[in-house]
Amino acid sequence: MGTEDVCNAGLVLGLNIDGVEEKRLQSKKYQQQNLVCFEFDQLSPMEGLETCLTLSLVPKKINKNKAGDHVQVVHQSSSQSTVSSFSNPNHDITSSNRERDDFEVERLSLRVSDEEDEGSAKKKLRLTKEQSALLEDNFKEHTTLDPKQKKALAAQLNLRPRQVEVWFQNRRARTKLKQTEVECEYLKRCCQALKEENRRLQKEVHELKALKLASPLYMHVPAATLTMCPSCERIGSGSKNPTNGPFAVAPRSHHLYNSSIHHQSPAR
DNA sequence: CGAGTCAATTGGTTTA
DNA sequence: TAAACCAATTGACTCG
Repeated sequence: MGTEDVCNAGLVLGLNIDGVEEKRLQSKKYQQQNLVCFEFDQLSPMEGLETCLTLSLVPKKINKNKAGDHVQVVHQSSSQSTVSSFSNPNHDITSSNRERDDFEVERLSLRVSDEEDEGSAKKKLRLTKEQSALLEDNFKEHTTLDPKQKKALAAQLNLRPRQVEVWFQNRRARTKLKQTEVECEYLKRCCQALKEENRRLQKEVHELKALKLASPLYMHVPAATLTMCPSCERIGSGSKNPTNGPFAVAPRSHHLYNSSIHHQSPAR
């Protein structure tokens, strides 16, 4: 992949961010996503470009939820309270199959009084610090769980296997979201650097055209004898300089000159 | 009270 | 084909 390819890819992706994706990024959800701090140094430019090319921000679908089709039961234990919820088995066959074990267990201890039934708003479970910590520890070891691990962890946490499964799903989603934010931020920076580079090159082209018009002698000088001003190292040694990546910021002012006609002592 | 967080739900897709 | 997964979303809850 040459520098030009790199730049083209970066520019196209940059335009996507500025254009089509802009609307999505403006939505509430994506605005909040963009607040996450980005550690730029974690990615090398080339790694960043790899991610540039594989990053997808396009939503796959839009669906709607049906509301009010679940039952909530609050269990009080000695040290903590947990909220269990399950779908109406008549509502979603697939879901009920998935949760049948949970439901069977739940059903045995389910006692919903009339007051609870009609008056209870949906209570939200908050995992305790200990539960969260243990889940995090397990997540660090493996981001997915096999059924045995899930059951064991659920028993250890005094949660239902489904709750552990949901926690891992949400945790994976958060991880992915954060990764996307990082990549998005990196793309923005790439885009910014490319714009800057583009501006600089345009300016350089402008200067060269002006020089060509102003000095007819320029036309008779072999190209090979044209070189950079000694203070401007970029063109002369840019490709050899390992620090000059595709997004390196070039020296602010430099110009082409012919040593035979430039930098002559005013005394002569 | 609005914004953010997160457990939970839903429905579609993938996989064994 | 069931189970696991994922994306999108909901809604309870918290916080400034």
